[in-house]
Amino acid sequence: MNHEYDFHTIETRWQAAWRETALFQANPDAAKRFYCLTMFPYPSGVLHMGHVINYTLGDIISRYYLLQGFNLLSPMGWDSFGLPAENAAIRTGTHPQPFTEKNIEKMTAQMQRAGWGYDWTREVATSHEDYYRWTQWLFLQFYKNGLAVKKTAPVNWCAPCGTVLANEQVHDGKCERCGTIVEQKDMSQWFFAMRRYAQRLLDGHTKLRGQWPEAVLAMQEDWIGRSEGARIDFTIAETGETLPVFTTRPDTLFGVTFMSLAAEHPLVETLVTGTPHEQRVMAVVRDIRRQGTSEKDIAEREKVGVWTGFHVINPVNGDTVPLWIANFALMSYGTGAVMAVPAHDQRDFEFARKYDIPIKVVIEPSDSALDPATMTEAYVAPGTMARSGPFDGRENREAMPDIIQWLEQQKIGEKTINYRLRDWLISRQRYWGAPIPVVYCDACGIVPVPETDLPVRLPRDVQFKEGHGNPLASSDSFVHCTCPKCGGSARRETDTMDTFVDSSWYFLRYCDPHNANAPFDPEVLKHWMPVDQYIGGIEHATMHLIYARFFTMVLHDIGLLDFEEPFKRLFCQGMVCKMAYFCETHKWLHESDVVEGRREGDIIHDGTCAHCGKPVKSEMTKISKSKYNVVDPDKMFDRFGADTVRLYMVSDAPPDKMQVWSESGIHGAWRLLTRLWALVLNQIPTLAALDQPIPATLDATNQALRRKTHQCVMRVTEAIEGGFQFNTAIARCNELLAQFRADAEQTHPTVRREALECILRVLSPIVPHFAEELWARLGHDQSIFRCGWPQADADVARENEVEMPVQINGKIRARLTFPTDSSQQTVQDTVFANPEVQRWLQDRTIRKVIIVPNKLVNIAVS
RNA sequence: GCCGGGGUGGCGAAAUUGGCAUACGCAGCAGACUCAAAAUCUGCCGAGGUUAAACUCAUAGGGGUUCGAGUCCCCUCCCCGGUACCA
Repeated sequence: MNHEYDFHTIETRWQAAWRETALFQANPDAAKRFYCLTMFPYPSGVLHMGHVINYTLGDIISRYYLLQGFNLLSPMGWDSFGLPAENAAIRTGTHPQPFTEKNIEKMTAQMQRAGWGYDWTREVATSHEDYYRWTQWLFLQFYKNGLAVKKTAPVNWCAPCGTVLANEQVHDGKCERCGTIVEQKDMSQWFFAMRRYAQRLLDGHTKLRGQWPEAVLAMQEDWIGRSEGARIDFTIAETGETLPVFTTRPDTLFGVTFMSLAAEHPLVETLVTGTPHEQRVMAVVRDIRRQGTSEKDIAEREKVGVWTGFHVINPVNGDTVPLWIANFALMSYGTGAVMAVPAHDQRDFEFARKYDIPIKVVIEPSDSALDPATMTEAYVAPGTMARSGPFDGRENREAMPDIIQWLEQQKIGEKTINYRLRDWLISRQRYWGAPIPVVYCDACGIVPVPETDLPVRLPRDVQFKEGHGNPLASSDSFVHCTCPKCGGSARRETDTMDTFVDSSWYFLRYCDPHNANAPFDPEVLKHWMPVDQYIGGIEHATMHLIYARFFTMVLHDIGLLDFEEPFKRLFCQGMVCKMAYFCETHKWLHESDVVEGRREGDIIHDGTCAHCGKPVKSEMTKISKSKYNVVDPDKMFDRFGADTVRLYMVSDAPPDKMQVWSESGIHGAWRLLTRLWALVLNQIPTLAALDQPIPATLDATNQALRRKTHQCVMRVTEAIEGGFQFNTAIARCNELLAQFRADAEQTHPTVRREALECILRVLSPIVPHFAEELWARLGHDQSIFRCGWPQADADVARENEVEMPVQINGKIRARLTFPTDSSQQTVQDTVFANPEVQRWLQDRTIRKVIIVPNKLVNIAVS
């Protein structure tokens, strides 16, 4: 038998064995189930380190619950619609379909190689007809229930991507995919009415709190952006039209001195057209609408506006104040009109100062009076209401509910809750996505495709060419169709759905992947859903994770699901980082282009650029091609094997933190495996036979090793159950190994076997091939994953002696050993009899003696 | 600015949630084996102090609660992530 740690042979052998014995095939009949889900990838064709950490964590959890006797569902699939395949098609003139299939094949092989166990019989790909027909079917259910609506709205347009984007896909005013600044365009597009679910999405957090990372919940809360306030109806003085505003500060209503309107507000054009103000106003409006929306633009932008020539009447006091257009008023929030109270709002204050608009103080601080002429900033703190009619003298925050009630009585406003969350824009002007299943008929208008006609297939007779827009629009066979309602000629919708629609229900399809009559059987879902553990990147906090929750709620409401939250527990892994080097002239440098530096481990200090000799800056940052600090998982599998890579991924730091990739780090993981390998093989001839029981009486050394073994099992179990603390689990194994090395020769062959087997069993989820191989060599003929998780015996694990430090005034002055659970009296007597302790107590008065059982003694003296 | 998470040796990090700070690993140092190197094994490894010990100091900084604080409370500083004309 080979004594080398030949990971290539070992890993291939066990991967084949798991496949043949269908280790990861889910069994829908068993009672105790565990659904472990990792975020399915876009099939780019290559695994990156982000996948490796994500799927390794998923696999460790999967195998752990498998060992704990759960009936496991661990599926994998492909988020296979999307831009990269289409862009590649444009570049090479080929169809995205074969390109995608080839990538799926490549990545499947890489995944097998990593040893991740999946039930491949449940594999799904969102670009397959038997998947996207159900994406389309679900769209129709949304449509039927009034939740898929077509409307004209200002949308985010990304020119290089040639498509519109959802609000969630615009980060800092830029396209999430390509980084280009997006433009605002008015277009008629399909939306899912997510805004209606804003409160539900927020309420659901109660169930998730403690089970999801706080950061994700906080990001979603910010994104949903609930704010409480009032709608108040102003009137346009010249026309009598009603102009509602939303405000969170109805207590400042008596301080309104002007009104700000968004440049996109529909009233703007209707009011000013044909008036002497038209040209002047529209010039400013056009100007404002051209302004960017990135963080930098906004920060540097000055407050600008223009008077419309009109006025509004404040309903509470009849004041007539000017109606302005201001660049800080947003059409997409509230009503697009803002009542301006310069005395108590910083933006309004700056605007009023700039355009010389009066300032009226209605909230007075308790210590001093405010003078509008000398104020340098808005007063936003609490205070006493003034010049506010019936509310004079009231504390503003305390009066708020009464003010709103009063507005309601006067019928000029009402309590309102406003949300920042917008409806989800799902139309994409791209080919490689699920076609939106509707047709446009001149006679009947928008007509949904009948469910029996699904799928609406992507046509193959299309050309992929740069700058030709959506290839679907140029496919005659696709566009021309007959109206399902009247049979007349009609036009098919050529927009496809955002790929986030595909990924909003894939976890449901996994439960019933071959269903040809429905997206899934609700009865089957009752067994598997909701997902017990979801693992993925935090970058999806306000995208995928909010969409999937929304989808699940809608499907619940239309009677397809009996739960509202899809993911019980969520874990977000940290980024995998590595040092990257930057030269001012030559930008990001490959490590080999950094010269003359001082090398410390993997890090080069004070290096210079090989091209120009300038000093190089270093930065610990996410692994990426553009920064030349990539690590190729395949190369690592070649050099060290999958088990070493897996072990390294979790051995150094808690996995929700940033993971630093370093050569010396992976070397450490490699060392643990090779040393353990050699140790076990050397021990095999000295171990007891498999069925030999541990003797009833053992000497102290044997008891100590058994104690350590059982403590190891207990603490590893706690570390995993306590939340992905694999780094401490591995530390416990190292401790047991150290003791084993020290005492092995004096221990009983059965005790020795128990110790080594326990280490292999608790490590097996992390290094599965390695553990299987040694398990087999230890004489077992059944897979280690079919033998269950080791059970720790609390009696064996129990320490029979404890060393207790004795503190005098909190400082340790002695250490005494006691039998575990000694009585307080015994401890106290022994401590006071101790000469070392007595020395410290001489000439002092004892004020208090604290004895914490099995922990420590503290004597307070004066 | 606001929200969330952090700050512990040269480095990655532990600390049973108020009870022995620095487990485990990496790097380093010394020794063993070797002709030599690698690998492996053994030991040391927070700072000051001392021949050695005693002892003192130390969990970003300052204050507080407590017999006892890395952990709880208040203030300040710094780092990371998210977000932002949101009325």
